[in-house]
Amino acid sequence: MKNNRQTLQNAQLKVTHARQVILDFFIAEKRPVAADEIVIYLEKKKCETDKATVYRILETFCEKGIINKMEFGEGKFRYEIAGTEHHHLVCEKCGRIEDFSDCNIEELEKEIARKKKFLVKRHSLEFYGLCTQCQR
Amino acid sequence: MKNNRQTLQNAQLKVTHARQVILDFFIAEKRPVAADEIVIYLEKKKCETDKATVYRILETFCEKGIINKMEFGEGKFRYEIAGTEHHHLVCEKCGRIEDFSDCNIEELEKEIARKKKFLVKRHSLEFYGLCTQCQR
DNA sequence: TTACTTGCAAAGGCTTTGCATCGCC
DNA sequence: GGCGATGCAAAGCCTTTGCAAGTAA
Repeated sequence: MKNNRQTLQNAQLKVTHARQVILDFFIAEKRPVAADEIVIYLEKKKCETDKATVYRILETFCEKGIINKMEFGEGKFRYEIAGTEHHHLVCEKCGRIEDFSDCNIEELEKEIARKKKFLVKRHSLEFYGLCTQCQR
Repeated sequence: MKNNRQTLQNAQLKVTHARQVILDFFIAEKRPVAADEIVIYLEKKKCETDKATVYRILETFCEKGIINKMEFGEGKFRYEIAGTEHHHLVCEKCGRIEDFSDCNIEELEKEIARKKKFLVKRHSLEFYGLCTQCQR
């Protein structure tokens, strides 16, 4: 929690209860969470917060690079703590999302810069299929 | 247009005016289009169609594998004619979407199967950055 | 104090659904 | 004729916005 305070201060953000609890949640979960999950978590933690505020905090955290915004074809966004860049394996049956590192597509990015003169800033790579459980 | 009729019939779909015009549009555009673009196009073509119908046609086309559904962080879906699998370069400034083939990540998929025992069925790979125009 | 943050209510954008009617095969 | 497709209206989600009140620094 002390650590969270520091993180927020470093980002030049005022330390509020909601922000601290949400940051806690992201650090604990280490997975892409949706806005409604956060609202529910806040309720559990007796830190009820309006969803408008949650969305505003999410936006702020994104701007400060504390979290990343992403989507998995669900028609809504998910957010994950930044820092450990990786990709995701999305199970099409149960919705479980696993992490996967080492994508190693720098080569591809160079090729794109060369062939298309497109300046790549970031990429998004998701694999869809069946997780171990759901293959049975 | 004759060709479209055949495509629809092969998919066991009734040949309606809206379906033909929408299929035309996908074939002509060869790019990911959003639902509202389709509604506007249909108006232009004097084939005004309710958006509910457009969404239902899009869903049907997806189920039949005629088009693919995808997203680019816009908070809405886009759809593209199936067949020529490729990835996209999304300009963060002007929103332009270019194609890019040859992603060559079969190796990565094998690695995922081995390491994670996850059965990869498809993947989604998008690059975000600046297109040639917007780099100036 | 003062600028930033929040709550509440409302609206906005995209997408889906129910139901009666229409039209392709 | 029958089943599937469409139009219309409404609702459902997710997300954003305006404004007044609250609060961290």
